[in-house]
Amino acid sequence: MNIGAAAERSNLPPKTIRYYEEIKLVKPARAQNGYRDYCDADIHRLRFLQRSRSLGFSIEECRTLLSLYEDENRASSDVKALALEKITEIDRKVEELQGLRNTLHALAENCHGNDKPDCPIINDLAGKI
Amino acid sequence: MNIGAAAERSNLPPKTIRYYEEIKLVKPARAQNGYRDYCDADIHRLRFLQRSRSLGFSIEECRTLLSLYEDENRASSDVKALALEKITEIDRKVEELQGLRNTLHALAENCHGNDKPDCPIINDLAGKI
DNA sequence: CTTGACCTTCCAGTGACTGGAACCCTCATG
DNA sequence: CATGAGGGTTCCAGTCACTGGAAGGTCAAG
Repeated sequence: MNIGAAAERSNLPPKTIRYYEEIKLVKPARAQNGYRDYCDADIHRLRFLQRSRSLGFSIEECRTLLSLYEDENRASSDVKALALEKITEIDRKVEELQGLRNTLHALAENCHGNDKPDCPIINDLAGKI
Repeated sequence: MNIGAAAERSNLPPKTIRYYEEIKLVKPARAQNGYRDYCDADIHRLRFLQRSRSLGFSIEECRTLLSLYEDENRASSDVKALALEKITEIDRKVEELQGLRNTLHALAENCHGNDKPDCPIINDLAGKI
């Protein structure tokens, strides 16, 4: 299967698939004309990568997950630990974003939003409190 | 004032300050020995940048905010619009992260987390439903 | 005069792609 | 048989916002 078909089946752009090969996440065979030739297992790996990336795992985490995916002797606790770690990380990000949001919201609330230059948002950014 | 002092006063690392000069966000004078020489207005700009960056504005947004900051004829509505846009953007990010979080949480809930290989998280990533 | 802290420039790397140029392969059509 | 479309290939550069490090210049203190 050529890269175009693999892209369609994995829901990843060809460029990304080549990149994943460059960083050794997939190792497709080559046809005689030099084209990459993806087998079913390759497609499974690509789909796995697409899903885990879209769930917010970094490339290195995906590499770990992929090795667990292909390890018949894996312990599900290892996978669960990664997932829980990621959840904690997401929670931290959400909290930080909500802090920013609240600050911005409070500033915007106090801003008249008219054609005059006086602006509490600018004042805050400038450190004038 | 040398870059070290400017860094201390603006709460930005010297490397970052040099980078901000490279992308033309600040234009400090130069002393005879070639050292950068920051005046009070430069420090204000740097502090402004530090604060707006830490509130989640991109460099280009900071550039806009900075030009508003220094525009005596600005309309506060322009600043408010930027802030509200950023709030919407943050809300979108938070929602997306919470979606991921919930998905991961649901998967982790169903995972025994023991030494057996059977794992709903891996199954989901592999597309086995 | 030397030491050490500070400053300078320039180059390279980060993460995860993405765009583009220049070129090759294959197949259908005129 | 030439040609054009629509694949594929490699390699280089760019993104964003820094950050690290090397090689060297400057300055104040001891």
